[in-house]
This record gives sequence, C-alpha cells and structure tokens, in this order.
Amino acid sequence: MPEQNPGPGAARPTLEAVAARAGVSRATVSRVVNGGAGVRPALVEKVHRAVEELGYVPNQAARTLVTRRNDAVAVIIAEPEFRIFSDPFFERQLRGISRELTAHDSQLVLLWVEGPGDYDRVARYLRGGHVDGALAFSPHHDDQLPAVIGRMNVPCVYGGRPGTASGPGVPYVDCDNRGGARDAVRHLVSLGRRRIAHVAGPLDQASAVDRYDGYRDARPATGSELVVEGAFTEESGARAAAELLDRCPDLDAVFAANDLMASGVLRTLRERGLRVPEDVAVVGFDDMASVVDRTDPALTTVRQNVEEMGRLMVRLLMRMLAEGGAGAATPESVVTPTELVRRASA
Amino acid sequence: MPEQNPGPGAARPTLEAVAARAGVSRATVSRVVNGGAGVRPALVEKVHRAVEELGYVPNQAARTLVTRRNDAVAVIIAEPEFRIFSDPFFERQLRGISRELTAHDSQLVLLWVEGPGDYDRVARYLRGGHVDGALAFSPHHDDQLPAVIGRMNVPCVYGGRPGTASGPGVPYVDCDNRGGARDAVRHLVSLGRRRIAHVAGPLDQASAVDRYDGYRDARPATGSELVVEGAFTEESGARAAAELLDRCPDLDAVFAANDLMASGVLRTLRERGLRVPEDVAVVGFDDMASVVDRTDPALTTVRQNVEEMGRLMVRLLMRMLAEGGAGAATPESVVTPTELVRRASA
DNA sequence: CTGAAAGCGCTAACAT
DNA sequence: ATGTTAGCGCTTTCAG
Repeated sequence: MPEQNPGPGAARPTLEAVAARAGVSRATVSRVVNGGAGVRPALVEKVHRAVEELGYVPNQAARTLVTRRNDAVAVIIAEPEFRIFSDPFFERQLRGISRELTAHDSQLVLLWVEGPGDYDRVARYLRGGHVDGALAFSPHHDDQLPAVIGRMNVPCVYGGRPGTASGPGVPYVDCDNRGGARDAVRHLVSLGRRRIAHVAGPLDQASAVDRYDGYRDARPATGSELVVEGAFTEESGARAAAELLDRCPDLDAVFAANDLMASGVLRTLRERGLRVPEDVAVVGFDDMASVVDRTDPALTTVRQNVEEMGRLMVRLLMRMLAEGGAGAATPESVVTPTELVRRASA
Repeated sequence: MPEQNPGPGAARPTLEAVAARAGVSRATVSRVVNGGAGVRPALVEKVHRAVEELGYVPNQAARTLVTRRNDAVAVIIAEPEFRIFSDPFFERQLRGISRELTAHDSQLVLLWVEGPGDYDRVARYLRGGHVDGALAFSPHHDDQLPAVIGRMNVPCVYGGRPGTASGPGVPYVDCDNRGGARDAVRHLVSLGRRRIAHVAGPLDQASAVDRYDGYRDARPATGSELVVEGAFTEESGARAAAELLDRCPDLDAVFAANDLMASGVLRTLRERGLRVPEDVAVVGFDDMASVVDRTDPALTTVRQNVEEMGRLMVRLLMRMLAEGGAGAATPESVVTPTELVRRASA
C-alpha cells in the first residue's frame, strides 16, 4: 500500500531530498529510480529506503521535459454516429487497449471527437506533445480526421482500415472482413442455398464494403446480387429483410453484415412465418454476445477477437515509437483472422 | 487549420525562438501566449505573427513543471462487475464529463480499474501529480478504492454516493434516488394499488439501497414488505418477478429499481398471462432509452439527467481546484432531482 | 562507480 | 509596459 500523499499543501519530496537522506548525489538517486543499472547494491538499498521513507514519487513533468517521453497515448474516437461508445463491441476493444497500455506503463488519454468542430482541438493537443502517439477510430470513409491526424506527424495506429482521406501507408489493425464474409457465404452455399441475400452495412464504412466484397466473392454465380444497405442496427436489418423478401420471396439465405442486423432479419422472418433455418438460413457477423445469446434460433456468425485487436493496436504503436517515430518506415498493418461460429440459424 | 507538425525529427520551436524572431524577450512572448494582458497591442501583434510563422506550440511539460497545473483530470472507473462501460447510461454520463472538461480546457485521462490488483497503479498515478484532480465511479459499498484515493489527497468528486469505505465528507453528484423511488411508489398508490412489490438492485450499492428506502417510505403501511433483490439485469428482474408472484399471487404493482429489471418483470408478467397495467402496474427507474423504447407496454419510469450529472461532477471538481485543493473545505455534494415519466405501464 | 554541472522550456517575481 | 533572472525537478554527459 503506497504511503499517504502529503498533498497539495505539503510540498512533495524531490530527488534532492531523497539524495540528501540517502547521503548520495541526485544522479545516483536518478539511476536507482530508473532501474539502478551500474550502482553498487549497498547504495541501491540505501536509496530505496530513503525513497520509501519519504514517499518519493518522480515528478512526471520534470521527467518528460528532459526525456521527451510522456508515457501516454491518446485514444481518439470519432463519433459522427450515435452510440459507438456504448457498443459492447467497442468496449471490448477499449479494454484490450487499456490492458496493453498498462502493460507498457502508458496512460490512456481519451479524446472524444463529436464532429469536425472538434478537429482543431485534437490537432492542437497532438501538436502540444502531450502524448507519444495515438490510436484512432474513424470508421467513415470520408471523415477528414485521419487527414488532420496525419498532418500532425504523430505516430498513429488505426482501429479498422481508415478511409481514403488518410492517404496510403497508414498502419491499422482490422479483422479479415472480406475473408470472414467469404467464409460465411461459402458456408451457406455448402448448405445447398442458392438464393443468398446480403444485408450490407453503411457502405461509407470500410468494414461494410469489405464484407460486401466477401459476399460477392463467394455467392453463387447464378442469378443476380440481392443486396440491401442497412445501418448496422436491429431495426434496419428488419426493414432490409422485408425489402429483400418483397423483391425475392423465395430467397433461401441471408448474410447480414453484423449481428444486430441479423437479429432484425430473424424478427422479420418470424413475422412472415418463415422458419429458420429450414426456409431461410441466416448468418451474422461479429459474434456479439449480447445479441447472439438472445436470438432465436441461436445465430451462426463470424467471430472476430476484438480485445486482441485492441492489444495489437498498442503493440504496433509501441513498435513505431521504439523505432524512432517519423524516421522509420511505417510498419505493416495487421489483419487478424476470423472464425465461423456455427449455431442453429445456418 | 493548424500547421503541419515539424515532427519528432525537427526540433520544435521554443519560446526563445519566438522571442528572437519577434525581437522581444521570452517573458513578453509568454505573456502574449497566455492571454496577452498588459502588453502593447503592437507587440502582441508581432508576437502572434512570429508564433504563426514558426508554428510554435507551448511545451506542456515545461509549463506544468512550473505552474503545477496539468489541465488534465483522471476519470477512474472501478469495474468489479461486467458491462458497466457499455452501459448506455454510463456513456451519457461520460459524455457529459468529456464535454464539460473540454469547456474547461482539460483533458480526460481514463483509469480503468479492473480489481484490487490495480489499486496500486492508480495510487501511484495519482501521487505522480499527473492530473489536477479525479472523478471516480465506485458503486460498491465495500470497495476500497475510495479509501485508496482518499489517502492520495487528490481532489476527487464521485459519481454516485460512495460507500462507507470513503469516509465522511466526500463530495459526490448523485440523483435523488430515494425521492425518485418515493415518487414512483406514491404514484402507484395514487392509482389505487395496495400490494406493491419491489425488485431491489444489489444492496451493496448505495443507489439500490436508497431506492429501496424510498420504497419503504412510500409503500402502504398495511401488509408486509414484498421485496426481492435483483442484479440490475433484465434476467434477474424476470426471476425476481417470478419469485414475488409465487409469494404473493395477487400483488397489483411492482416498482423495479431500474429499467432493465422492469423489462424482465414485464416479461414474466406476460408469460404468466397477467395484463399490464390492468392486473399489475409496473414502474422502473432510469428512463434508459434503449429499454424504454422497446418495452410493451411503454414503461413508466423515473428519469434522471445523467449527462447533466456528468457535467456537474466536473464543475464541482473545478470549484475545488479553484479554491486551492486540500486547504479549502470540501464543497457540498450535489443531489439532482428526478422526474416521474408516465407512460403506459402504470 | 559516483558526483558535479549543465540544461530541458517555461513562468513569475523582481527590476527597470 | 517590458526585460532580467531565478528556478520548477529531473536526466545526462562529463570528470574524477
């Protein structure tokens, strides 16, 4: 249990004080505090005791001033849409980030961007040198945020492949959306389904586009595409299914670009008296527990390991920082594998 | 649009450089950068131009070192339970905090505490003087986190009344849980209901206890208490309702300590063929949009303004900081009013 | 292996 | 109204 903080009233002990108490120089205390390499064990011990007794904690500002390291990373969340934050999905990713950052002794500074009006603030903050690097989420293809961040020349890793505005060579971590979608549709094909519809996500987001591409890769060549664009919400999935059924009453499978929409699809199917999977097989994407657990029948879906993706973002960033920031070449992006999880719906 | 960052390679310009360029002293530049009070307009203009041309941004570490201000606040989230983060409820509160912090030119540093093993890390961080103050969420009555934070002597405001472990006089922002519960139950009474049951939240949380107390205040004096403790989840609400019905088949109203549990109660009632509100009236607590919108019938509930509560936490903290931290007396806590929202269920 | 000394970039008295 | 000066607390050569 750490000592009591003397508080804002009483001045906190400095290196100087510790040095005096231990009967050594400031330099020696500094060495000990930073690992104690090349200091005689006896002195190390003495210094440690003094630190303990005085309740010494290094002043981070002073340290940053000379080392130019902050041990802090910004997490930038662009939220042009509603809700992204309360997405259990995103929570998992943030948790992965938080844990990995802790493992690297770094702090998480949250920058919540509600719109273009906030870009200046973010830019200023990044320029201010408050953080060693950034992790950013900016799903929308035309969002200018990546461009703004890019101009700041701060090492940054994206969660999800960023849009065109960010320019090429921007490192990111994403799951294999296209491959996962391909697996999902191939599975439906292997079940003997032929009229396979797709409820796409908002096509201004890379993940939605990639999943759509995967659908195109794998769907049977016969017949035409059967696609409606949704909004990644339950409601939009339900509406999309209705439209699809109107257009093609005898469709025998639906691949939805996420679980929430798949859940909406199931609802519409039930309302129309269609059985799942007998009449129509359904596959989702994400394996989002809060949806998948409640669905009836249990939803077959494509799983991605989001927490791991969060951790990978941090590791990638740390590698960039270690290699000396702007000088080094940007590292490769990471694309994580997905896994088809078979349940009752397909 | 801010200039391009010279980047880690090129050294950033310092006050010194700006001073040289503008042909003034460092002190003058400093004054201008910090508001420019008492500097001749002509010079202000000159300095501004130099700042512009050089793309100067103050070094925060250097500034913090001398002013002892960080312009950063820690948000500490204890999460002994699952899920708290993806709670849309909590998102709203965090958003209020984020916005108000931005208005005060402060940054949000997120400290995610997953268990007692993290307490040391938090304590060290707080001791390190990285932040001017903290905002903490620690709903569980016996959680030692408030005690740990208290010992650090860092100004801190709690979201929700903290448990006993924090000691007296700890400032917090909470809604009037007891009064809101009282209103809910009084409303049921005014509807002529007499056998009013309560599905309580986990009674190791102050909010659950307070709502329970409100129930006791207002329930009809006749008959005995009819209470089951739930876990603030939909499922636990459903189970609690089943138990209540077994114990008292002719109950005519249920007040649930939150909307999620109320939704579970509705489910059980429906399964047992009871009509709402004809046979049993139901009232929830929170007015959580994602629940209230889907419920059938629409849920009567007690609304609290969470975003505002988040903002109030920041304002309270800022007042403490302005008044000089530990020296001044801790300010009064803030209890915000609730509002009964009548819908179809009661 | 240890200590002395020189800053990191900025602010805030204190002079002028 | 402006400039001069003395640190803030730490790391890091450079001597010894």
